[in-house]
Amino acid sequence: MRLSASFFDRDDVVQIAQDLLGKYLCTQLESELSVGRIVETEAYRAPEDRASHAYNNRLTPRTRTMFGPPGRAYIYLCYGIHHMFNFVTGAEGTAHAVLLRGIEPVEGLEFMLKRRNLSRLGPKLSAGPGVACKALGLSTQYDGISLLESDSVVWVEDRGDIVSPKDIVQGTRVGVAYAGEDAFLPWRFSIRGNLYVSPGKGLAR
DNA sequence: AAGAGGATGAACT
DNA sequence: GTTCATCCTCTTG
Repeated sequence: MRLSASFFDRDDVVQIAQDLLGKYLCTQLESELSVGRIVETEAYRAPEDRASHAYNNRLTPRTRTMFGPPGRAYIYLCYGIHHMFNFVTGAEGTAHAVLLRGIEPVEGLEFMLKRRNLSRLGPKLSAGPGVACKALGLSTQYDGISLLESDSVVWVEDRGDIVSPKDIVQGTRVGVAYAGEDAFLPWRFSIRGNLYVSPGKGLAR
């Protein structure tokens, strides 16, 4: 079943990042259904989190989506090349978000492989925020799209997977060295041992 | 108006 | 391990 507003409309974005593990992110774009099991996430908590684009409630054209209602996609361009997908969470006005960092391909493998220009399955397909986004066909053109409507072309499903806390690896977020002390917050989560967890290393103390 | 830098990934050596 | 592609966003002036 599809996740509804109540799942995203919670203040504890760090908990939501964990709860998203084992859920299924689905896209139906140009009649091509693609489904990936979420295996890696990171939480970004505005306004206090210096790693967040919305640190100190910085409201700009780019970050606007994060201040909107929960259950939408915040998608931005990174390094001029890579599109990054986030789940907007928390009440409208709070700019919390969860970054998607890795999916295990489940359905529509042929579409994902085609989008990535690959012929075989493996981590290169969708382990990493940029490549996971690309595999699912997502880009900044979908920034702000709702995941909650019955006719949404991007949505999240709970297929009954139970991810035990002991199977969740917790670590520091990747690529946020600019965030000072907040770079050490243990807000990266992944499913232990999964092939589609990105190799990126967070900072160690 | 200009410049710096980024929630990365791929292709190198 | 290193380099660099590539462009948008934000800050500063």
